[in-house]
Amino acid sequence: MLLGAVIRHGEVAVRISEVEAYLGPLDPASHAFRGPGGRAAVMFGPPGRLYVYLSYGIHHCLNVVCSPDGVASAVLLRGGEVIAGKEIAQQRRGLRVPARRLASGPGNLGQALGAELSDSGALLTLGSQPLRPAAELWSLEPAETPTPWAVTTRIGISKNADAPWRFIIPSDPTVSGRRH
DNA sequence: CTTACGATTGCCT
DNA sequence: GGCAATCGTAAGG
Repeated sequence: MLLGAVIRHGEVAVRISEVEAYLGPLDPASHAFRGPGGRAAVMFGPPGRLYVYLSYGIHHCLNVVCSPDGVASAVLLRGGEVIAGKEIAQQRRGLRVPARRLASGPGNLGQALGAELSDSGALLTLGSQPLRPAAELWSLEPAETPTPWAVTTRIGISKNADAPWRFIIPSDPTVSGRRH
């Protein structure tokens, strides 16, 4: 369960409020649909790694690879709340952006965390980080307590659009888009 | 080699 | 609600 978990890159940390699952050759909406030869090769690899892709030539979107080695799947991080490194995130996103929008939406979340294409394939350290985290270090800390959640269909895709594979924390103001 | 297309966002009307 | 921005991929010739 990624909802409520905290992803950290250097000094910036985000508590995840919205995710979407993408599978492999069975899911036409997935980048892994066409096999392990393309940009989504990391989705076929071992779990606990980042898959980063460039969306519309502008936005760096973050996924967590979740399936065993050899099986393709990843979870797109679509939104969350910046809980550490707010000044850095604010600087990256622009000073006019309200706090709750700093990491709301997949492109915004990637920008707040300073994700780049070269981060694709990076290993996510499990658990909390040392006091002074290395700028290039990624980590993922599971939620401490269970979180109320809801399911919806995915957003922004045309293929396999009916699959109910989007998961949100309904009460969280950092969820992007519709809440049903 | 050339062309078309997004797992999006923010600004414009 | 409409649409431009912008570039790595993937598909086509």
